[in-house]
Amino acid sequence: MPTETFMKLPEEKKNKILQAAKEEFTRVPFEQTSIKNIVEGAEIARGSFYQYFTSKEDLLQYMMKDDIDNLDNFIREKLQESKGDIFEAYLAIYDYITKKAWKDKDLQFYKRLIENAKVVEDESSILRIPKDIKGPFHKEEFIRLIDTSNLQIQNEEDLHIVIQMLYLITRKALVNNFKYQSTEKARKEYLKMIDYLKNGVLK
Amino acid sequence: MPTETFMKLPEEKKNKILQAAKEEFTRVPFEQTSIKNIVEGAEIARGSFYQYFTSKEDLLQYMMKDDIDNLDNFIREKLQESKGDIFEAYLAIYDYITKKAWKDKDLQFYKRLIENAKVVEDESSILRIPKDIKGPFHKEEFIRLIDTSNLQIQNEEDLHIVIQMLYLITRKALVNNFKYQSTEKARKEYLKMIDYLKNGVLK
DNA sequence: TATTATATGTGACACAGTGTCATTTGTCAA
DNA sequence: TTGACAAATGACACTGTGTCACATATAATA
Repeated sequence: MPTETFMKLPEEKKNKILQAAKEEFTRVPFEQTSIKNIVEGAEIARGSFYQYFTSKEDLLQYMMKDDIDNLDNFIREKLQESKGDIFEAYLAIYDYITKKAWKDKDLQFYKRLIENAKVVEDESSILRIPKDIKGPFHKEEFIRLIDTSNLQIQNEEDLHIVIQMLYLITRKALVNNFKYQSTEKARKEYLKMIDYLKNGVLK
Repeated sequence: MPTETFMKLPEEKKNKILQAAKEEFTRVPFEQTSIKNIVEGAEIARGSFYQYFTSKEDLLQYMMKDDIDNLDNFIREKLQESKGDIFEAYLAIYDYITKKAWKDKDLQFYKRLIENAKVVEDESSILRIPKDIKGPFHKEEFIRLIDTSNLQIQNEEDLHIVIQMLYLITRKALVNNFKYQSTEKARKEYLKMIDYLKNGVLK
């Protein structure tokens, strides 16, 4: 999280920094971004950056915060609407993200965000995704909202495995969505993947 | 691939370079490794490195080549043995890799390799995994060996989706295998994931 | 053997980026 | 108007990069 100092900055200056950061995070994958480019773009002194943020990671996480919060609320709603249907909720999330990325004209930026959310979350990961946003549904709060009555799930352990699988295919589908020209193709494939997971590949 | 010059080097010198490289690639995730450390470890001049390899990526890919080739042969065998059962073959691959990593006492090194094999393979990926090793089974040769008669697969497209899903969960299971203390836990989870994919999560 | 190509090895060099810190500049209350 | 605290700054010491002119082998030729 940014420092108090950053928060107290005039809106205009904050925006200039955030804008420069967005440009840099859009330009190349996270590992290749540089603080140098951000401070030059924002026209602030190098030292100032460190007065506001502890690192690139810190800044990016802050920039993602609103989206994460909105997504959390969205998930909560959807799970209630669908009476705990996890597949339906995941599809809604997928649509929510793709639609939002499109609307905001920040396609490339969102593409990078999805890429940055590494599958390998461990201590060595460059971009340390905070626990509560590593994947939707890994939150205790949401897990309790899921209806498992018509699923082949015996215990909490099983549920986590299913969530993990859903997370993997959703992330993959999102990556493909940004990769393919056609939005339709990625969505069609995603639906197929969900179908396989629900009903199985075997005849 | 390395240059002719590197290939002609005395075995001893080559090994020293490869050994130093292995240490560096074991130490930290790929993005954080440095050529500096490798040349210092191998006691060669900085310029020499560039006489042998074009980049870190080049070197790492060369180091992986044997393993990839062995794996290819192993897959071919397994697919024939199992008469085209893709699930059985994938499980065999999983066991092959985990066993090999354990035997070679290169656990940490293999852990890094699996991490490096990004799910996001595109032009912006730092470690450009060559097409033929991006995931087992994506090769045409293998796809033809798969028996789809008792699978709910209508066309080539569907098969690719199933392969993609199997690849995702296998990679995840491998990551977990290196992450958890217990090898058993990761394998158990993997079996469960395969089971869900085969028979579905719905009751 | 001496001479000349050719291949290989080398480290200094110019760059790009990092995080820090002593110093300067700005702000506001007494 | 002074003093005290907050904020901004950029030079500094590092670490790392890829290149290139030059040094040193190795082999081929006269």
